[in-house]
Formats: sequence, structure tokens, C-alpha cells
Amino acid sequence: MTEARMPGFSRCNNATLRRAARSLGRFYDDAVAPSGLKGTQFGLLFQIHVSSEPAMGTIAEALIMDLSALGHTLKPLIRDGYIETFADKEDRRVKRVRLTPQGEVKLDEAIKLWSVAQQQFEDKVGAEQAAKLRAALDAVADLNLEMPTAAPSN
Amino acid sequence: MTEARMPGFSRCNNATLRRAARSLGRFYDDAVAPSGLKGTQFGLLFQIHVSSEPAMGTIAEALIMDLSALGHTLKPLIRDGYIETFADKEDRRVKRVRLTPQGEVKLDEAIKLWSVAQQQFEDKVGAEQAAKLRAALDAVADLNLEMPTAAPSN
DNA sequence: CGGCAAAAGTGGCATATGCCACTAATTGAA
DNA sequence: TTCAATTAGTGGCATATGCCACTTTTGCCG
Repeated sequence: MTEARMPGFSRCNNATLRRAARSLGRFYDDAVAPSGLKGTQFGLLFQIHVSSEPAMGTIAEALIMDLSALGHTLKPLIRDGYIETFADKEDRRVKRVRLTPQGEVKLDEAIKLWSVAQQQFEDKVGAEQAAKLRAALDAVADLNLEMPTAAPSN
Repeated sequence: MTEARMPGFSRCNNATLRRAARSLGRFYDDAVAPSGLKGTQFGLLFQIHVSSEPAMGTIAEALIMDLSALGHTLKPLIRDGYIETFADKEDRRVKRVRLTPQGEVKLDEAIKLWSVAQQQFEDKVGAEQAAKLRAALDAVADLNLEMPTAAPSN
């Protein structure tokens, strides 16, 4: 039946990673859905929450995401009143982000939901294994891979 | 520096997975870019290539992706003439997919580019480690996690 | 055979992400 | 001080993904 997924295929690290991301993403999405948030939005709110009024660029860097992509993703959250932005006093080019009171409330609500999914996941794969997997994923994410195209400047 | 990424944050398996996916995704995207394909499109063409004129549902299941999402993703590839669809003789509800001759050519071209990225990745993390990571990811993807929300029908 | 439930896709709508071109604010010289 | 180069975001465009509602086929049952 699942022969369609030839063993030779899953050799692509990227495809395998995306496949797992889709799968796990749906699980966490379902979990936090009652809050009205998506898994990604929850993660974003959390990231902002644990940072100190981070600049957009700082968030983008931490999450390894394109700055403009972050901007787009932030819009629905601003629209819904969960976060707000304000210019940095020192450098007016910099836009900082923070949760609104409603955002804090919503985050607390979502954390409870998230915990259930997180716990269930850890129960299934084991906290130890989960930690190892996260470590491996962080290592991959921080590899800083680059195609030779852009030859090193020096 | 990267203090913005509090250790407490990466505890979310989903967020960690997505972050890694964004990172690796860009790497592979850059690699196959010269072919005009995205990493996901390459993966899709490959999946179709190694299958036998698979039905859309079959592909979606193998890749653990929403059927409608697959349909949307397929459009650009059909528009560009890399794949074509046709109704199944037995069951007219089923729509099968196959590569066009141009699609085969494009895939061959992309495979060469992909190989470079794949090789570079394996060189960095080690073929052994990469294989283990993929296995772990496949295991996670196939966990079949589900939020209790949908209480068993019986 | 008629009709209803299940299966397979489609289309619409919304978020997630990226890249590129462009604007505003800074910084670093000359 | 003035202007070119750099930095931080924005807006537009395109793909990636999901969910939901709806249509077409099937399959099955009385």
C-alpha cells in the first residue's frame, strides 16, 4: 500500500524533513486550534513573549526566517490585537514588537493547549528521544549551509 | 548574541522542526533553483516519477499532505508542462498523474543539482547521522498523532 | 432499481514563506 | 556637512499548505 513511498525517495533530507513538519504541524495545529491560533502563530507569540521587545530582525534571525516573511506572518496577529509594534527610540529604522495584554492572555490560553500536544508527543517518543531530536534539528538548522554559488568574499 | 532564542523555547518540537525545515529548505531551494524548480516541486516530481502513474490521493498519503494542498501545488507544474493528469479507467473519480517528457528531462536536470546539495549536507553531518535523522523524522511523521478532540465514534 | 453514504477531487479563503525591488534612516567617509 | 553604502522594513508576487463546502462517482442496501 504505502509502496508509493519508495525507500529511495526518503533519501532526500529536505523532503523527509518537510514531510515530518507537515505531519507534526497538523498535530500541534489541531491542539492549539481551540484558541483560534495556528501552531506557527503560537510559536511566534511565544518567541516574542520570551524576548524583550525584540526587533523584527532579531526575531527573524532567531527563527531563521525571512524578514519579509516574518512581517507577513505578523499581520494577522496585529490585526487580531495580540501584538503591537513600535519604533525603536535609538534607531527609527528598527521596529520592535511586543504582546498586547490580550496577546498575553491568548498566549496563556494557548500554552495550556500546546502543553497537551507537547506532553502527548513526549509520551509517545520519550522525553529523552525528543530532546535528542530537537538537538539534532537545531544542529541542522544552524549548519549555515550555502550553495557554492556565492563564493566566499575572502 | 542569539540569546533571543531562549533555551526554553526550543522545547517545542513543532517549532524546532519548522525552524530546521525553513533552514534546510532554503539550502535545497538554492541548490535546485537553476532548474527553475523549488525544492518542494522537485520532491513532488521525483515522487511521481518513482510511482506508477499514482492517483492524487496516493501521492497525498505518501507525502502526508492534504489532498487539496497537493492539488494546488500541482497546478504550477501542470501549467509549466512538467506533469499531466488523466482519469482512471476503472474509477472516474480518481485522477492519476504522470510526468510529461519535458518533466522527465527537467527532473533529470534537477536531480543533478539536488545531488550537490544532498552530498554537501551528508558531508557536513555524516551519511550515518543523516540516515539516522531521516529515520527519526520518518518515525515522527508516521506516529499518527491525534488530538483527543475527535472522541472515538463508538 | 432508487437513494443514500462514502470516496476523490475542486475551488475558495486564509496563513506560511521566500525573493526582489523600493523606501526610509543611519553610518562612514571625503 | 554632504553623499554613497549599508541596514531594517514594506509591498507585491508566487508557491506551499490546510480546512471547509460542494460536485461527481461509486458502492451498497433494502
